[in-house]
Amino acid sequence: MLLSKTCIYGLRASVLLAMRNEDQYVTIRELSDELEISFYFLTKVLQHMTKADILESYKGPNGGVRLAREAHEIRMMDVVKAIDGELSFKSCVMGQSECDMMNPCPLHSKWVELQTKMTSIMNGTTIEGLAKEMKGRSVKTLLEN
Amino acid sequence: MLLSKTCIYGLRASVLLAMRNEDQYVTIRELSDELEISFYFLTKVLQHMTKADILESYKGPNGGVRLAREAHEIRMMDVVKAIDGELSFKSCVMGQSECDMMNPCPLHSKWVELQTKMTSIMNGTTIEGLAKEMKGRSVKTLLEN
DNA sequence: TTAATAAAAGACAAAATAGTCTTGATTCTT
DNA sequence: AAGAATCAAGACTATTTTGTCTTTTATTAA
Ligand code: SF4
Ligand code: SF4
Repeated sequence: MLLSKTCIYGLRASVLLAMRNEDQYVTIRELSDELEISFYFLTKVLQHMTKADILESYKGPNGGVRLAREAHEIRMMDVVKAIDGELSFKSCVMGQSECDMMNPCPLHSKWVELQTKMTSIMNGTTIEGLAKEMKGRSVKTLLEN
Repeated sequence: MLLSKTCIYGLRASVLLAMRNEDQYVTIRELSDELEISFYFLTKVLQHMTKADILESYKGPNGGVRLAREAHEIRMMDVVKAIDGELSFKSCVMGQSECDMMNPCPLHSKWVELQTKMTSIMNGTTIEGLAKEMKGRSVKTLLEN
């Protein structure tokens, strides 16, 4: 599995926010209901995204969360980095941490290809892009389960 | 992380066995010492591989494990399937289980590309291939850590 | 100013993964 | 036959990830 569940939840929530295309705050309860994710857990996930300036939050009545930037300015990569961390893409696809790059393992070049492909997908895909493709579908369809 | 640690340990052990290029059994203790993996844990991992007919084991003095087939007949994929299970490659790269394929999510086609690439790497790489490239290096280099 | 609303923060619980150890079953050597 | 070597199997522990709940803080509205 490439992305953690945390990460997938974050993506789905941001796509849902983008689909609404409103400036108003949406409560996390509303998001968790629609996505059928645990409210408590989603709250945690979105806190990361708020800290990473992908979302803005507001407390109190009529409060909630909303995208901090235009949906077309938020790349999938931004969400992934905000949640799984900067490192998750600098390190080996296999999850290894320290390797002697002067003497890489026999799989290195192939893994790098994979990594490159994945990176380019995530950089080339914006939340807006995902949201557009989702129009007319249930949001559950985005990385459901 | 794409592969579990279990899986990586299994790969490393089988490459080490292939590098020895002997017909004799090698004790798990020897393998775990050289790979610097917990002996107990490696034992578990290799048990899976023995059940999957990738390794043969023999008890008692001069016993141990050895490759059940020629190293060039064992694909990386065989090891991965034996340990992480058949399903780990039929399912979504994202780790999702059930999706409506008539109505896939916006990322599906791109994930499939990734999956295809990964599958072809694993099918196209044999234990012998890895072992040859490792000659003259420390086996620790294969997916070290 | 008080009560209600909603996120933030932190404590707690459950599940999945990784790792350790003990006992039992074979096989060899003497 | 006895004892040592070695894998098999299962119980047990530790860590990480995922999920739940409670308390605190900020904000609005009456
Ligand atoms: S050398 Fe191998 S283990 Fe190290 S980063 Fe490259 S692919 Fe990963
Ligand atoms: S539709 Fe999306 S979630 Fe489902 S298998 Fe394809 S990529 Fe994975």
